Formats: sequence, C-alpha cells, structure tokens
Amino acid sequence: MTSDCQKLSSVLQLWDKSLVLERLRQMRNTQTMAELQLQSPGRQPTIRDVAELAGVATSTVSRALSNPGRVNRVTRERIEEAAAQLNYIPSSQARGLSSGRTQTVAVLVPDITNPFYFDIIRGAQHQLKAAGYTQLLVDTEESAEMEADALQKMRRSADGFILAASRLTDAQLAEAAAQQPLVTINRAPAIAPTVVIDTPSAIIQALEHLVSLGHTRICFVGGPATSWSNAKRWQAFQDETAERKLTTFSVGPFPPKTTSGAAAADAAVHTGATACIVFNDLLAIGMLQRLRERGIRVPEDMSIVGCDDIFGADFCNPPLTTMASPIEQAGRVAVSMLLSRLNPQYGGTSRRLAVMPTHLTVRASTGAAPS
Amino acid sequence: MTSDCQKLSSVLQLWDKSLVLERLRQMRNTQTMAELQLQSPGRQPTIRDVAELAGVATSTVSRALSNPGRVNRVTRERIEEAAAQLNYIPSSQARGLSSGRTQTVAVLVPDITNPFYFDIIRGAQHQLKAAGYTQLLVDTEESAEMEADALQKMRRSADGFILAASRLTDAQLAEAAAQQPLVTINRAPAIAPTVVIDTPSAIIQALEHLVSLGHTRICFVGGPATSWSNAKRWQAFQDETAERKLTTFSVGPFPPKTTSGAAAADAAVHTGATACIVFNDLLAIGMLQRLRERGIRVPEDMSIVGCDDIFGADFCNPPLTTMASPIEQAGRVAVSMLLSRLNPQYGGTSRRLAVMPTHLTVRASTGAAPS
DNA sequence: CAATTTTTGGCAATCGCTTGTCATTGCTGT
DNA sequence: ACAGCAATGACAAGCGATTGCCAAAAATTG
Repeated sequence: MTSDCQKLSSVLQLWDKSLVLERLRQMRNTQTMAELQLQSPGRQPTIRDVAELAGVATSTVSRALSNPGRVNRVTRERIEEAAAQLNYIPSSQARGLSSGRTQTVAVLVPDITNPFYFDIIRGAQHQLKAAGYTQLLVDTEESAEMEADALQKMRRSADGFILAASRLTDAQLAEAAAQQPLVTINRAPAIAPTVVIDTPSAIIQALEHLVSLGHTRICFVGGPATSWSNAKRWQAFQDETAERKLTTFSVGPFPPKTTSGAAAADAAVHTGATACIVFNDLLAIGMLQRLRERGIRVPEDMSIVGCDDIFGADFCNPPLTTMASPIEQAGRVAVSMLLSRLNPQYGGTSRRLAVMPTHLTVRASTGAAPS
Repeated sequence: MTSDCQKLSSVLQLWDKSLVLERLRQMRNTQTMAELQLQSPGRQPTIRDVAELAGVATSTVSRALSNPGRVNRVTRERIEEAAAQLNYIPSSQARGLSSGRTQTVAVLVPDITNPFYFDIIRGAQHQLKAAGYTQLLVDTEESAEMEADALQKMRRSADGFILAASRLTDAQLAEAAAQQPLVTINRAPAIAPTVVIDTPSAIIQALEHLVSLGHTRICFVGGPATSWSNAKRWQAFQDETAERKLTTFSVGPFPPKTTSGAAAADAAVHTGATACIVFNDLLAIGMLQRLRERGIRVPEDMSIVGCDDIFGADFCNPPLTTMASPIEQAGRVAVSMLLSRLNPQYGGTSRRLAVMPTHLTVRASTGAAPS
C-alpha cells in the first residue's frame, strides 16, 4: 500500500502536502487513525478517510462518487478502490443535510395486515429501490388523524409520500399536497396526482355477470364511509343498476376486515337480495364464513362478488369471484409518478392520473339465481 | 401576533435585542422572512427561526425541546409556543448527524407478501413507534445476498436491525452482529440475541394429534434449506417420530409459497403417507388446492398440518389444522430486545433469548387415518 | 445586604457531506 | 513553442442540529 501511495504521490506531487496535513490532523487529535479505530471499532470510515487513502481532497471524492462524469476516470477508479477497501458507505444523514433531500419516500397505508396493500407495498418497494430510494412504511390504522399526523411529522424525513387509500378529507389532502410532493392511490385525481384502480368499470362487469346469471335483486355491501373507492364503487353500482332497472339494496358501512363479515352477511341476507357486490375481498371472505355457518349456500342461495382479488380469494371456500387489478403495478406507477415530480430533470411524463385496468375473475362464489 | 410579542418583550426585556438581530439578519439576506417564505413556500422553519421568535439562543431551544428539565419552565413554554406557531419539526437528518443516531430500525423479512411476516412487521412497527423510532422495511426476497447487502448498505442509516427468518449463514450472521446491533427472529440464539417461536414443541403436539387419530405413516414436507426454523422443525420431527417408532418420510425442500404446493402435494402423496406435517401454512394451503384437484380428499385420504396459523389458514378449504403462535408479539419482543441494547440507560432486561409459546389449532384438515 | 451556590442560557465547535469559486493542469491549434 | 481553452481538483462555506464550556442571572444563605 505504501508503495502504491508513493507511486501516486510522484505522479501528483501532493504527497508532501498530504503528509503534512495528516501530521497536523494527528497532532490535533493526538492519536493516529489506527488508535482511533482501535478505541472505537464501530467507527465508520468517512469521506475524509477515503480522500486520504486515495490522496485527493474530500470534494473530489464527493464528486467522484455522486457525479462520476466530472472526475477523471483514473482518479475516480482510484477513489472507488479506496472506498471499497475501507468499506465506505456515505452517511445518508450528512448527505441529506447538505443536499436537502433524504432519498426516502414514505408509503402510508391504512392497514398493513390487509393483503390488498402487500402488493402495493412490494410494487413501491421495487420501484423505489431501483431508483436508489428507501421506503418508509407507515400503518395509519384506518385513521385520518394518524395519517395527517404522519404526514406532518415525516415532512422533514421524506422527500415525498404515497398515500394508499387515504382517509383524509379533500381539504386535508389538498393542504398536505400543497406542503409536500405526494401521490395518492385510489383517490380523486383533482387534488393530487393519483393512481386509480378502475373498479367502477369492474362493477359493471360484475353486474353484467350477475344479471346474465338471472339475478335481479342485488345488494351492495359498503366499506368505510371515508373511503373514496367505496364512494366510487357505490356510485357505479347505483348508476349501472338504475339503467338496468334492477332492484337494489345496500348495507354498511362496514370496516374492511374479515371480522366484519358476519354482520355484513346477516344484513345482506336480511335484505332478501340473491347476490352481493362486496366492497372488498376481506369483507367478502368474512361473509362467506358467516353464510356457511348459517347454512346459507354459496352460490346456490346467494352469490358473492368481492373486489381486489387479494391473497386468499382463490383458496377460500368457495373460491371468490372478484374484481382483479394489477395492484403491484399500481404501487410501481405511483412511485414513478412521484419520482418524476421529485426529479424533473429526468423527465418522465408527469401525468397527474393513471388508471389501472381491472377485470372480473369468475370463480365459484357466483352462480345462477335461486329460482 | 405582534401584540403577543410585545407582551412578551415587555416581560423579558429582550425585544430590542431580537429586533436588532432580526434587522441584522434581514440586511445580511436582503430579504425578510416573509419574502423568503414567499419565494420558497416549501422552506421549513429551523431551530433558528424558533429561537428568534422566542428571543433565545438556538442552544436553548435545542435543550428545551430535547432535554426539558434543563430549561426554565417559562422559557420552555415560550419556546414550545414559538415552535408550535411555526409548525416546527426538527430535522431528523441534522439531529442524527450530530447525535450519531438515526432513531431508525430496519426490519428485514424474506418475503413481504408472506402473511407470516405481516404480524411481525406490525408488532415491530407498534413497538418502534411507541419508542419514537421509525421502521425501515426491507424485503430481501429470500436471498442471503440481498440480506447481507441491505445490512451493509443500511449500516449508516439504521441504529439497529431486526432479521426475521434470516437466510444468512452462521458466519455471515456473526459478522453482521459484530458490526451492528441486531436481533434475529427464529434463528440460533448463540450468535445474536433472538426471539424463537417454539414450533418444535408444536411439532410434538401435532404428532401426538396425528397418532391419536391413528396415523402411523407421516411425511414431513420441508421448507427452504437455508431456513433455520425448517432445520429445527425437521429435527423435532425426527426425534419425536423415532421415539414413537413411526414410519416417516420427507420431501422437499420447497420454496414457502402456495405455488410450490402442487409439487409438494404430489411428492407427499407419492410417499404413501397418510398425514403430512408441512413447513408452513403457505405451502400447506397450496397442497390443499392440489390435492383437491387430484381428487384426494382431505382429511379422509390425507391429513395436513400446517405451521404458523397465518391469515387464510382459517378460511381455506378445508380450514387448516396448524401450529399457532403469537407472531405479532414476537415482533414486539424483538424490538424491545433491540431497543434495550440500543439504549442501555433505560435498562430493561437485556435478554439474549425469548421463546414464544405455540399451540396446535385443530381445524378440519386433519382426521382419522384411512383404514 | 453581601457572599455563595445553583440555575440558566449563550457561544462556538462539531457531525459528514455537498457545492460554488477559483487556481492549476494539460491539451489544442497555430 | 506559446496563447487560449477545457478539464480537473483544492478550498471553504454552509446544511441544521447537539453539546461542552463558561458567563450571567437568580435564588439562597448568613
């Protein structure tokens, strides 16, 4: 290593100078690097260690690592080698402090244990990782307050936000959107850039499917009142059923969990409907369980259509007819939209709206209407 | 607001001073705060803005907010009010830079879409949040390499790590544990502090259950070869079946996904066993689907016992007999163990090992052995 | 009321990195 | 061989907090 350095120094004629500097540093600290490392083995190498080892200034190291084009290839390679040798990782804190960016995006979901969000999380994670960002996952527990709180508290620690199925009011959302870059998933596009999963059009497919099976009395089982998707689905349901002159009912709102399925099932049965379109699969699966308990056969006595095609929809009993959508892709697209806003220089079409297609996946929970 | 300030100033007689300071600042910047905010609306208030508004030094603000005991109550309240008024949130970056801690813990899981980890993630999230920490979620995609990589890359950005079902070798793990504080879940306790879910004892319960139903030919369906839990379960299975003089088989390893269930089911059927103990529920549910396709009835022709009692185990068809454990609690305990290491001053028993109890939950996938 | 102890709060250095400014180097063309 | 230019790298000033040290103020005591 010494011979390497000397070789370098003869080329660069900086050896004396850096020797002197090093000497000074040592005197200031009254301890050598080795001693330092010895006394605190956990000490992380800094950009200065790299600069010293490579025989250049710290600014050169910085530029070599974060703006490779601006530095001589040979020098850059030398620096990279030094960095590798020291196992150097830049401190994201320090980097963020001076650059003003954290290279971090917060993803807020209402319920981390709801399988619907897994794929969003995973999709977002993939895309973020590819862009060198870190994902901060926050479970807002279906609470608008926690969501607003997280948005405030993390203002400084995230460059942007992905709000999946936000529970905020339009006003709150608009305020948040004004303060920091954010992209919503399944939320009115007017307020902020958004990725919408086109379940309304799937509702139409579902109704067509049910009608073709002879159903005329159909019940909408509603999800959370603060959910924009729920409102949209309900709207589509109303519009479409009115056009077809069907007899409709609605029950709810219910929390989107399997445990709410029992109440939802009982309420739906009580309406006298022969088919249900359910806010989401979680609720639908819960209903399936309750109906089975009560001896109501699915689909012979009652048809059920869920929404989202989550993990479990294919192996529940009976397997659930549901409206499937490319959820992971929605997560990816949301991140792309956010990143193109965060780094406009990389261009990318800054769309304000992306619509994900959906389709009906027919399984065994729907059948001919009871005669 | 002006009147508020004047009231304060008359009490504290600092008004003139802060006026002067403010004036100086303005001259330096040749722009007022208002102008500044106008030209960059996203600008975040800093500790200096708070100090100025409260008429104290930045160090006082810092102490007032992070070490309330060391500052006069009146002053502190004034500072707090100023902070609230400006909607001030300290920059975690800057804070981290000087304090050397990020108040962040990274949680590494092999597969974010595996429901087993949901509860771990949620448990960890809860506990971390309560302690004022932020969770960084990383999906290592069942890859030891990605895991090691994340461990390296995030060395600087996380104060500690939770490794759920680590795929690292013992040597890699030991090296990582030497470099940074970490707690493992379901991993040999010798290397690092760990939370173990006591599935081996559940295996015994499961075998008892199967034997009492008349099964004598039992197959172990194995999970990933690099999984420590798989090894432990296999070990327990061998020990216990040897003692009971049962005829045993084993198939695998299989990736722990429902999609591997088909291969696993076929292999298990081929052995001629009448009951299977399966590495985890994901695999077991996949097997259930395949057996149904092949017309092999569960439990009449073949009994299946899963492991973990994940989301879905209760509503698959037939509902799965499985070994249940308090997974969310495991996540919480892991975080507690990590935090007590990170902040020894708050004491807390620094255990190196926590064992989570498990029990067999009997559902419809097990029944009497075919005669 | 003076002397002493205890609080309280200001100054300035520091954390590790980025980035604007400017001097130096090496290369081109003539 | 030299002026002119581009490319490169050194220097130093921040970024926004924390914290040790010390002075000033307040509270306590004799």
